[in-house]
Amino acid sequence: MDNKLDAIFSALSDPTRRAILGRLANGKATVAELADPFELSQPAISKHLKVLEQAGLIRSGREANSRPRVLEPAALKTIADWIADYRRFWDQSFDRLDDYLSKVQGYEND
Amino acid sequence: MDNKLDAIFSALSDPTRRAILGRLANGKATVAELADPFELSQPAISKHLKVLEQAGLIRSGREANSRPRVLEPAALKTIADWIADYRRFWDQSFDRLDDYLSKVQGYEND
DNA sequence: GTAGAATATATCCATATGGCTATATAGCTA
DNA sequence: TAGCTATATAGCCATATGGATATATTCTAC
Repeated sequence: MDNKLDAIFSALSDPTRRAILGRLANGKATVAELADPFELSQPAISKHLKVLEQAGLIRSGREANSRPRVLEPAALKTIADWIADYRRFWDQSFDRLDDYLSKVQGYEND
Repeated sequence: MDNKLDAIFSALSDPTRRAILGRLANGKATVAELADPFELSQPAISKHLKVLEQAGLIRSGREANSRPRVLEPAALKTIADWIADYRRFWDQSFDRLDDYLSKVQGYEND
C-alpha cells in the first residue's frame, strides 16, 4: 500500500519524532520520559506520538497509570525495503553482496 | 544536518514524487516525460520537481530547449544510513552480516 | 470517593502544502 | 523578429500540520 509509505515517510520527516524513535531504540518509555528532552508541551508530544503510532512506527502499552511506547520495527523495514531498490545507484558492490546474501539464505534454509 | 533528513523524508512522503524517482531510476527524463503518467497540471509537476531538487534527490540539467532531471543517489544514501541504525531491530542476521561486510571491505582495500 | 499523576482530547492559531489557472521566460526554427 | 515548445513563476484556494492552552479521562493512593 502506498498509503503506508506516505505515512511512514511523513512521520519521519519531523526531527522531534525521529528523536523520539531514537529514544525508543533504547527500550520502552513513558510519555513523560519521551517528552522530557523537549521544550514542547505535553499535548504536542502526545500528538507526535499519535502520528508515529498511526504510521505503525510505535505501539502503546498499558502499565498501571502510564501508557509506555515501544518501537515497532516493521514500519522501518517497510521503507528500508523501498530504499533497497535504489541501493545499486550508490553502492557499487551491491550486486556482488546481493549474490552473497542469496547464498547465505540458501544455507540458512537447511 | 537534521535539516537534510527533514527535507528528504518529507519529499519522499508524497506518492507522486516517489513515482517520479521511480521513473528517474530508468535514466534521465524531461519534465514533460515525467509529467506524462499523471493527471496533474504541468506546474504541479514542476513544483514536485522543485521539492525533490531542494531535498537533493534529483538534479536539473540543460539540453537545448529542455531541462532534463537525473537521480541524485546521495540523498537516498543519507536516509538509508539513518535507517541502518535501526536494522538490528528487524534483521536478526544483521550482526553476522555486518561482520562479513567488514571483511569484504578489508579485502577490497588491497 | 477525593486528590493527584499520567495522558488524551478539544479548540484555536499560524504556517506549510498541494492543486489550479494565468502568465512569464528561454531556446528553437522559420 | 515572430511563433512555437518547454518549463518556471505568480497568485489563489482548500486542507494539513505543528504549536499552544484548557479541559477531560483514567488510574493510583489515601
